[in-house]
Amino acid sequence: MTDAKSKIPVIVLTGPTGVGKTALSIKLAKELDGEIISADSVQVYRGLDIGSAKIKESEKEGIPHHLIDICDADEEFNVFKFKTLCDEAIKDIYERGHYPIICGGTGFYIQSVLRDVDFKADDSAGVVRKKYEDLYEEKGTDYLYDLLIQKDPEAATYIHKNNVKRVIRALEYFELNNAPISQHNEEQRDKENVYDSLYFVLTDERSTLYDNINKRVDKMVEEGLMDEVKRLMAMKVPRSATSMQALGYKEIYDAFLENTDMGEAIEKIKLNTRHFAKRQLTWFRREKDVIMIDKSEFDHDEDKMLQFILKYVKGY
RNA sequence: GGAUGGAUUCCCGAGUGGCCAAAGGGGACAGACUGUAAAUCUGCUGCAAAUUGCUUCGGUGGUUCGAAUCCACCUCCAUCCA
Repeated sequence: MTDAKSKIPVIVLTGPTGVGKTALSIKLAKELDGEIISADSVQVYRGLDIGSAKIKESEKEGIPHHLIDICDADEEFNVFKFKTLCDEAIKDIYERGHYPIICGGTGFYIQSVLRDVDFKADDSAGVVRKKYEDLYEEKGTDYLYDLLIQKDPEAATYIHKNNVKRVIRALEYFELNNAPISQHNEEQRDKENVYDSLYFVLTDERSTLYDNINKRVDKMVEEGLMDEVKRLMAMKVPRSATSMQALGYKEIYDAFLENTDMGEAIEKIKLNTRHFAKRQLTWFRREKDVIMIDKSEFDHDEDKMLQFILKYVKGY
């Protein structure tokens, strides 16, 4: 048992898209003299503002925000980069005497920090991955999966053969590190939390959540989502860029590209976003030691939720 | 008023006498996830129980050993003619 006092305290405030994490995070930061680190895989990109529901300068109310607008739309960002930058940010905030608050909906990113996942060798050039991607194009699913069975049979038992991206990653890992990813994952799994963290998940009734999502998408359209995508396209951000896989962007991008009905594209954004929220919920339900905050049980009163959170924080 | 086409499980949509609780898709729901994660992938979807039983394909009534599939009438919808 490690002494909790020796670890840096961190608060995580997350939940599915559109629950209202941002508003609550500001209140919390004010209360604790904290600073916010965004754990959002899309808000890291400059120029993706409306579609990512990025917090506006006026909404920050003076609270410093980190890891927002840190790369260009045609750059690649990933967990490994996030984990590195987030650790730095936490340390920096803490040393300056403030409370680090991680707020955002990318569960995978949060996990990488809390469990201190070691992502091993760097492959910035991406040549190995490219090689397997080409191989997939050429030979197909079965061929790639057979390759995995040969190199890392253990991984093949839990990676579905249709999940090409994960099959490729496992193959890539094997080639880069000369060891099976299954073994690496096992080693990482039970690592101890390096931070003294409190993990809060904001939720609401499913129907309310879905309702909010639909409304929010309509609002994004009103605020100029189409123009934002047009601007990105004019800047020659390729459709294949990681940033363009984001909800709201890919659908509009395609509609422009293929000249299809914009109304349909908007409906598709709503649907895909609802699906996404559902997946987030699945993820958070599975995470260990999370404290659920169901808004419907707090009369949707933010101050009540804030008090609830502060009760846990007092222990420090 | 007449002619024709149609009505299928939450939705769309196949099925034209037994192999049909009924293809396929969508949605809903559930799940996986350790360098693309707002990504990628999987499962499940009439009801109840041990390989079984029960209720279902607009309604009613028939034909048949047996019907979502055939016949009659009825209701509603679509298109066309008046």
